[in-house]
Amino acid sequence: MSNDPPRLRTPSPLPVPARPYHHGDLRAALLVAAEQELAERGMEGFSLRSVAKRAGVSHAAPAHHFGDVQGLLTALAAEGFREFLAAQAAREAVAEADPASQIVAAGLGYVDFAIARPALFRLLWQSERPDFSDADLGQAARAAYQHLVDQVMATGGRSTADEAAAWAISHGLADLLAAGRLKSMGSLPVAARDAMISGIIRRILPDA
Amino acid sequence: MSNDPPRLRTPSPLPVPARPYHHGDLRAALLVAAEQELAERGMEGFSLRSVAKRAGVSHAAPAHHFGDVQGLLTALAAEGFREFLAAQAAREAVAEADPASQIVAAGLGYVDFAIARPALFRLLWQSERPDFSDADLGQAARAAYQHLVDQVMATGGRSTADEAAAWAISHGLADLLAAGRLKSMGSLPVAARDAMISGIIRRILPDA
DNA sequence: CCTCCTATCTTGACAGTGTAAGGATAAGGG
DNA sequence: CCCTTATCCTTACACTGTCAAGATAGGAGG
Repeated sequence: MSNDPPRLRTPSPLPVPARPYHHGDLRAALLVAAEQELAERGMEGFSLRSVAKRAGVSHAAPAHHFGDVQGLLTALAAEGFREFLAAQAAREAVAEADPASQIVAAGLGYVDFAIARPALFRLLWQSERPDFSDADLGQAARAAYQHLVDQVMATGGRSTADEAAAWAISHGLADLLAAGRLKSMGSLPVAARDAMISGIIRRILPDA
Repeated sequence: MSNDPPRLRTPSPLPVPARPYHHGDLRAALLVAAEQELAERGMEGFSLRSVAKRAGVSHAAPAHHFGDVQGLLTALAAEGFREFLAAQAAREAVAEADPASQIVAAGLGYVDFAIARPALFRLLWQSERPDFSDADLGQAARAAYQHLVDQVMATGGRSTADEAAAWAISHGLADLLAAGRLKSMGSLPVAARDAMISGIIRRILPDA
């Protein structure tokens, strides 16, 4: 039982241990594992020990890189906000250059992100677990907000209402779609859904 | 140590035990305690044992009434949806009778509820813990949705887009305000805030 | 009044969780 | 070559949800 059956010698000169003591890039691996965990078990079933197991390390290994579970989720949220902005930028890059089209594109990106990664979306907007007073997370979140404000300004919006309206319509659509509500709209082909979202967002823009 | 120091006899003929073995209306008390727990510690810090302690019973007492923690949260969500609808009805009762005013009133009630009871609002819309296949909860949730559809119909809306737009704008405003985002708007006096919300919702209604 | 049945609540146990403390292991610089 | 540092593991503890078994009341029927 203690010796393996004889096998052809593997090319590797040393019997490389299954898991080297040092992971190499555990921090990044834990962030990936954490988002998987979040996607599969949801925010409420999230377990730090399970994340560690996913990454192939002991349950206490994350502590050194993130402190506690809040630290891990804070780092994940910061990264999430950056990718959230990237999703908007991707839509803006292929849209018309006029301010209205740009803000519609941002809204489409907003929704794209929520549908593609609903668990991460919820971590950003509906969770109380990340530490939003953290410097890195705060900066990432502020950048996302500032992007919205800039766009509303560019469309000619001046009031608090214009800003709130643009934000709320994108956010409401994204949240409802991410949660699987709005079934009649969520089951549409992507092109039709995009067109519908664009039309709705345009209703809300400040009158030209 | 085993006998108390002599005290004046209390007026009560029998030394009434601090906690009678049977609570009397534990089910209702647990629902109240659960919402308090939710409001104070958030969905992520929610603890069934803590709820039981709040109600003054042992940690396993809730099991008989709700089965497990999911059962408790399911019942709380069902009750929440009914009060959510009641918040909308309260606004509708004091609004003009025309369909547009009614749908605006419903939106104001939507936001009222989210601001007054943000933890409960999140349980309804962003949690995965309640069992939405439960009969009672499903009926309550469907009633809330049906109310919206009826209102959109009454305003002349026919398309999926009209329905989605009306829902999303109320939901987006409510969610952002409940989460404490939209600070510039959340810090407004109530009357001004209501006026702003009304104006935003009216932008989205199907053109008359 | 007495008995029994049922609903209600408690106690005790177990596996799983997050976190802290201390030890093991590698990597690199002196 | 040694020693420092970063990284990861093991162990332990308090807390959580759930289950099983027992204790307690209330009420229905004799």
